[in-house]
Formats: sequence, C-alpha cells, structure tokens
Amino acid sequence: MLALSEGFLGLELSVTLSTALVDFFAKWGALELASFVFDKMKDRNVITWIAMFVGLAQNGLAEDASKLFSPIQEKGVAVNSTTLVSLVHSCAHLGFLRKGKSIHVYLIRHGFIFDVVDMTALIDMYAKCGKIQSAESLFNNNSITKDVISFNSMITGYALHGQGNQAVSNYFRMIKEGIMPNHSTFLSPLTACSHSGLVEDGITLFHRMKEDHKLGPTEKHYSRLVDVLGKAGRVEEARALIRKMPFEPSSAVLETFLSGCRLQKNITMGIKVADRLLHLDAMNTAVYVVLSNMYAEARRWDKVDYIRGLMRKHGVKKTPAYSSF
DNA sequence: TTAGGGTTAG
Repeated sequence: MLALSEGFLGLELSVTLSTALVDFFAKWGALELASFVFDKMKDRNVITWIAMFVGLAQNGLAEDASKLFSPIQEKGVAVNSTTLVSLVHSCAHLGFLRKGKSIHVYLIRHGFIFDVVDMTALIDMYAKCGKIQSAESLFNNNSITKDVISFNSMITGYALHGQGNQAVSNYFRMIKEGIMPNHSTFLSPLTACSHSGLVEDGITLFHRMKEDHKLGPTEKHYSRLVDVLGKAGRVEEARALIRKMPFEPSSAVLETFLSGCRLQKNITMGIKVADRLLHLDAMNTAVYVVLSNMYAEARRWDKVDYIRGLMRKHGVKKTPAYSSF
C-alpha cells in the first residue's frame, strides 16, 4: 500500500502502469486494492474507467459499478468497439438494461459502425435483460455477417426465454447458413429441450453432434439429454444412455438422473442410483434429501426415518426438506 | 505498458 500510495520507488506511476494495476487487482477480485489505486490516480484514461467498472461488475458489486457509469458517459468514453463491448458485457451481467440500451442508442446516434463482436455483446445483453425481441431483431437485421458465437448467443437467448422451438430451429438455420457449430452450440438447445419437453428434438440434436460434426458429446451434453429423457418419463433410456457413456459418469450426471427418477416416482431406480452416488460421496447431502423426499411422497415414513438415521451415522447435518402435498 | 462477444439452471 505504501509503495503504491507514494509511487513505486518514489516515482509517480504512469497512467498506463496504474491502469494495469487497477485491471490486475480487479480481475483477481482484490477490489479494495483496485479502488485504492484508482482513487489515487490523478489522471485516468478510458481504459482506467472501464477496467474499474468491469472489475466491480464482474465481482457482483452492481451498486458501486453503477456509480461509475455516469462519469464514464459524461466523459463520452463509450466510443470505440472495445469500450462498447466491455460496458455492454458488464451491463448484461448485472441486468442493467437501461444503461446498456443507452450505450446502444448513443452509438447509433453517433453513426457508430457495429461489427459482429459489438452486435453479439448487444444481443447477449438484450437477451439476458429479458428483451428477447430486441435481441432477435438485432440478430436478424443482416447488417453483420453472423458467426458461431453470435448464433450461439442468440440460441442461448431463446433457451433462456423458454423458446425451445426457436433454439432448435436456429441451430438448423445456422447449419443451413454454413456455419460450423461447436460444443457450446448444443448445450443451450439441449437445455431448452428439457424445459420445453422437446424430447425428439433433444435426441436428434445430441446425435447430430457426432454424426454431422464429429463433436463428441461431453459430460454436460450427456447430462442434458439424461435430463430431457428423465423429465419425459423415459428413465430406462436415460439409464441406457449413462451406461453407453465413454467415461465414468460423475455425480453431476447421476444427480440429474436421480432427479428424473424422483420426478417419475421410480423409487427402485432411484435407490440404485442414490446408492451409487453415496458410494462416490457419502456426504452428498442432496442425495439424502432427494431420497427422503421420494420416500415421503410415497408415504414411506419408516424409510424417511431410516434415511435420517443414515445421515446421522455419516454426520450429514442438513435436515431433509419434506415436500408438501 | 493498460480495455473485447457465447458456454445449463439454480
């Protein structure tokens, strides 16, 4: 602190070096240090302000970040692409729709030319802030050449808004437009399929990954499809899928499967997978809770007591939450 | 010697 406040080796730190420090500290979550350097600076440039703003935003300090917004705007620093993207990205993260929109409007008024990266940041911001139609019209206005990230962003937006059909159809549109998907492309629509009950679409997408694009599904993709199948009551198929996985299923996949078993009130299968999960980690609270809830739903109070006993035996503290019915 | 887009949902 002393070295920083009096300058390094008695020299005043340059704006560039101080800014690098603000950025470094903020990125590591050392916001007190970042603020300290920021406050001490006599001169700050665009990058200094943005680094501080982004640092606060990424660390969830919405209110503090918000206070920097006006000075940034007053200085008119939101004029280049990098600045725009940094600011808009943080606005998306914080749900600052009005602020994000004001940057967008400001730049339109000033005749700013948006590239695909700028557009993607805006699409993501509008989608995350609940304005899926604004995101959609930006995406569809044909002023930019779309790429895999802008497509993924739009697809994620649809998924976020429960528009499973749109998420899936934009995957096909992307292929039609000759853009190669990547692993991320498939995650959002698969999630959307589980939310919207689009079982066949989910299965199709999953298989297209490998067959059409040579993309081996990762554990997350398996987990999503297990969820799609589990929610649709196709527990046996979900189980077969897990067995076919080219790697050992982690707790995450098994927990997804377990919640499918609970949803379908398949206690027999639920016990099997819970047993496996507890062999992986006897302290996995979630497993006890789900098992206990399954038994409670089946009014098997003796078993509920038994689970409680198991928890005590293993020193698992959390009391299972009973579902009300 | 400083700032750039997507990556489940909860």
